[in-house]
Amino acid sequence: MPPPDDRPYHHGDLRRTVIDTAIAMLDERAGPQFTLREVARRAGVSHAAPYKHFPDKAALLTEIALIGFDRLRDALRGASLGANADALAALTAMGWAYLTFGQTNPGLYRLMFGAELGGNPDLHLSDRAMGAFDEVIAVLERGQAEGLIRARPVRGQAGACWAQLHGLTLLTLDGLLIAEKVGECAITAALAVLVEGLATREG
Amino acid sequence: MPPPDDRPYHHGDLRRTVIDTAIAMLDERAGPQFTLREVARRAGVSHAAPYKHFPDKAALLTEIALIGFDRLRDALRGASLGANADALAALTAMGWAYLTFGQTNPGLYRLMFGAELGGNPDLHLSDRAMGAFDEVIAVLERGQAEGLIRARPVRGQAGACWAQLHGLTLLTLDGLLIAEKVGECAITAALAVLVEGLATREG
DNA sequence: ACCTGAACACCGTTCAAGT
DNA sequence: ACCTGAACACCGTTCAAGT
Repeated sequence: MPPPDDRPYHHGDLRRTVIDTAIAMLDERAGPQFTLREVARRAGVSHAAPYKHFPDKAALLTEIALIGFDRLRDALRGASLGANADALAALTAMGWAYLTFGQTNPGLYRLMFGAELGGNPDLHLSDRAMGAFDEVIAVLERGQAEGLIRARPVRGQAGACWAQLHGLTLLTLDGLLIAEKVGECAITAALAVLVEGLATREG
Repeated sequence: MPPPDDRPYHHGDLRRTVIDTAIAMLDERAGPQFTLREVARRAGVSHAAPYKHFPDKAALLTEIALIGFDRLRDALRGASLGANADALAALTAMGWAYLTFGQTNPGLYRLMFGAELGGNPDLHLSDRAMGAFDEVIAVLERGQAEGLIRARPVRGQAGACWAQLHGLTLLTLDGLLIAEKVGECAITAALAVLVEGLATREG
């Protein structure tokens, strides 16, 4: 839809429009490369207008990444609640939800963990970013209480889950887990190894 | 050291100098962002000179990433040969060698798997990129023959190893696996989960 | 055969000026 | 309070011209 010629001088909600446009461009290109000037062009404002709402491009990227972590936490929480089975089944459901999130939002996912914002403590150590991590911890604690998951420090186990899911997501996005090199369904196999490493031997 | 004033008009080995300079800049910044013009500046040539050796920046990045995969394969092979113990010990040694490679070459590692070259079949599906993967497969096959690793399709197990190591490497580079959030030593814990998921129950 | 310098079309960012 | 347009210092890439 072309922008109307009677566009007012004041946009009204440019901050939200910039964020939404940038996220859309992110997943169009499946990578964290987009141009602030093109965002402004699509929003129908001058290339300088976004600077009234964000101090610079890095601030916009950080804001978007935090929104991504919110969405990831919601996806994991939904999968955890939807699976009213034992903790191991819930953990598997969360694993698939995590992978689906990455496949559905490739550019957003790469931005959340990419070098552009890597090591930024305001992002990765924020409560919003850790929210997704806490969902995994909660299910692992439940599994230990149920006797389905080995009695080990949950944070170490959560780290293993996160690393496995993060690696699987990125290798899939890179096209590295194709069937002919890695087996029939590499993702299923990898999740099985993870679950067997967490489950009690008598489980 | 300043460039000598008697620098000849013809550089001599500009192709190799460009690659080496770019790799050095990559790991200085711990990210895959560097400028072709700055590479040329450091090499003491005009900004157009590199175009006589690489068609564009993407070709240089691909070349560098392939060199990175060569080095990663060498590191894994060295760890595998150095550990003349059982296959599980060799696998753990390879895991630590993988993580060390990422910590030592953060920018190079991110380039090898980053969005800049993501999904490029000439890179990730090349024999050079798959060489590192084959080292893991060899050790897993040995472990199955020794009865230390569960009899499952090795390619699925190798995918699980790779995903776990890739995820651990990147989360560590992002500063996400710090002790206070994730436990005393998240890496040790994650590798333990991986090994327990691969090892035979009677092992 | 290899390199330079000017040129082109971009980009992020700033700032005086407009509404 | 919010937005524009010109400006600045960059970048990747091209190409005629130099050695």
